[in-house]
Amino acid sequence: MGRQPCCDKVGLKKGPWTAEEDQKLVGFLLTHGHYCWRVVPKLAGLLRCGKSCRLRWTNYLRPDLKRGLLSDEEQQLVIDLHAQLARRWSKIAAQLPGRTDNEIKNHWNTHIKKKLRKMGIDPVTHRPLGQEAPPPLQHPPPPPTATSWQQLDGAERSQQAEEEDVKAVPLIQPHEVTAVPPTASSNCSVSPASVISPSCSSSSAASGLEAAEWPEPMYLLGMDGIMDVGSGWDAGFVVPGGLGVDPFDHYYPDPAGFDQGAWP
DNA sequence: AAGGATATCAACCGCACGTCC
DNA sequence: CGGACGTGCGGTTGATATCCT
Repeated sequence: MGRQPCCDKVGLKKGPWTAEEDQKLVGFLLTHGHYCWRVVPKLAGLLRCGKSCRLRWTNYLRPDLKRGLLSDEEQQLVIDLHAQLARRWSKIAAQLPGRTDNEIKNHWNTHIKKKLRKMGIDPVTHRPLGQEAPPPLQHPPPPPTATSWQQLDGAERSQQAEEEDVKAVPLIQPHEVTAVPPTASSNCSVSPASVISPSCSSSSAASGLEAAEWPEPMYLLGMDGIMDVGSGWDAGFVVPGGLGVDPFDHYYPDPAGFDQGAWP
């Protein structure tokens, strides 16, 4: 019935994003934020659907993303959380600042799953392979075998001390997992004041943005034309509209530099 | 060195959910 | 209350990179 597609698919580009597209999207979002993803590509001059833009931003362009492989600690946390939450990747990602659900999902499917199997652990049930699986998440699953990950190829687990650290971390209970940092807004997309706040991501992961860095593409894209990074993040964030903001704590669209009439 | 197999991950798809009117 | 709409989520695909023979 008639659910309108998220976008008019005719004439829209698909597939890998080009540097130019990234630049357009980042430039637009940094200047204006996203009030409504549907109109972002139009206003940004992109032949993409809003969904595609959102995904690109969330999974790749967001300033607070960490890049690179998950650390041992992160992997252990993913395993623990997966034991509790199953494939609720967004919830899992919410516990790993700077990581996206997509990234974690991919990492799980390509790395962790394999390693657990190798160890004789069922990646779905977190029990030894061959054992009957309990009904999925009807009851809280048994505490994940914190040791299991460390037993995994010993070479990969760096230090015993590290292992102890991991064990020392209390497991997050499901009711705790749902707790979202106060800055996060599950429906932030309609709130201009929360535009682009990293907490406004699907992962809500980056409420603590202490180690935030621009992802590689930012550097590669020559963002000079979009922003003046100046003396660094501490100096604030300057966008063409003359708006100085802390990119990770506060970002507000610049009404002055924006064609208000363009919004619906 | 070349070709095939496998691994990785960015991106897409479609459904679910929440909100608004 | 129900439908329309926007967004989030999880599963899947496909292009590219890397490894192996």
